[in-house]
Amino acid sequence: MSIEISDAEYQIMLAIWESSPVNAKDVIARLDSDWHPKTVNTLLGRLVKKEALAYMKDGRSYLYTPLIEKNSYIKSKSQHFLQKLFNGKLSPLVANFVDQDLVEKDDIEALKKLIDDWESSNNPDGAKGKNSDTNNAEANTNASHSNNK
Amino acid sequence: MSIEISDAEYQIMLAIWESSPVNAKDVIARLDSDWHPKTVNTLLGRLVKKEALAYMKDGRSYLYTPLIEKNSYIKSKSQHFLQKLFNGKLSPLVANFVDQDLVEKDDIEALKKLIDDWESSNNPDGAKGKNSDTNNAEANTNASHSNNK
DNA sequence: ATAGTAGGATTACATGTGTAATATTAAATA
DNA sequence: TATTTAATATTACACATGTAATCCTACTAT
Repeated sequence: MSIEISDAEYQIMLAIWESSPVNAKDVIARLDSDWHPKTVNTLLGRLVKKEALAYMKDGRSYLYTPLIEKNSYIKSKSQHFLQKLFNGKLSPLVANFVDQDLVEKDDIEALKKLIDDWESSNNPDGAKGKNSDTNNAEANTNASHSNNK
Repeated sequence: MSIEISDAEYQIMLAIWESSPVNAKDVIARLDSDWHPKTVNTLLGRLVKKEALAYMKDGRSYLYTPLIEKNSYIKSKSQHFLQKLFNGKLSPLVANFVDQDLVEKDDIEALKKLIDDWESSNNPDGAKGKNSDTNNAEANTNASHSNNK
């Protein structure tokens, strides 16, 4: 259904999402220069053909504009990924990361906030459950953790 | 550098991870039958060539055994995915799912528990318990028929 | 005006992937 | 034993992908 964007193409899209419209030269400049210009050119062409990018003439070159939003793309990808590897369930994925020590203090804080938000919107009647205090309890502890990867 | 397993191949791996060693016939049986046997055959061959599977003769046919663990594979995939789409940060991904209403009550409960666990092991001040490891990812496990012998 | 050049268009080419069909062979059966 | 057949091995084939090289043409500098 949705447009399929390969890994290499995705890098190009990222450069274009940064700001657009943008011409090939600038896209190349944004890409940390391990990209051969000809390769970028090919990829731009493919993205246009796939209708992931629109392009319009600008003097001797073209200006490219994304036809798909970064957010929608990421959302759809995330969903597919979670479906494929975790049967659509979020918590096993998170468990996985915790297990690998890939979670940092600020992730935890952000997660708490997300949980809180979720509970407020899915449980508007006030019954907030045990999370309400957890939220404040750890308010701002300075991180002193050591995460090595 | 890890072995690359395609989407179709992954489905085969799932069937084999269910229990092994297993012969082609049983793998086919486990796959919800939209798979042509010949296709499965090809994929098994490719997986053997990639050294994702070992095989040993068993009478007229072969028995296949995974050479890579489901958990390791999932972990490595998850990491790549998160790196590519979310710069390695977990919370934006979760935010994404919350945003899409793809999070359910039990996810929230699981998340809370994970947070607790993380805090116990990374922030011993608040000493709750102190188990170091979280549980593993338990993903796609949808058994259908089982022909065991 | 001519030649060099910046840029896009076209072509290339070796894998990888999905999806099988065909060929071969060893085992089961008549 | 001769034949059918279940299983594997080999071959096929179009499209995707990474990675460019070459071709063509309008523009620029002499």
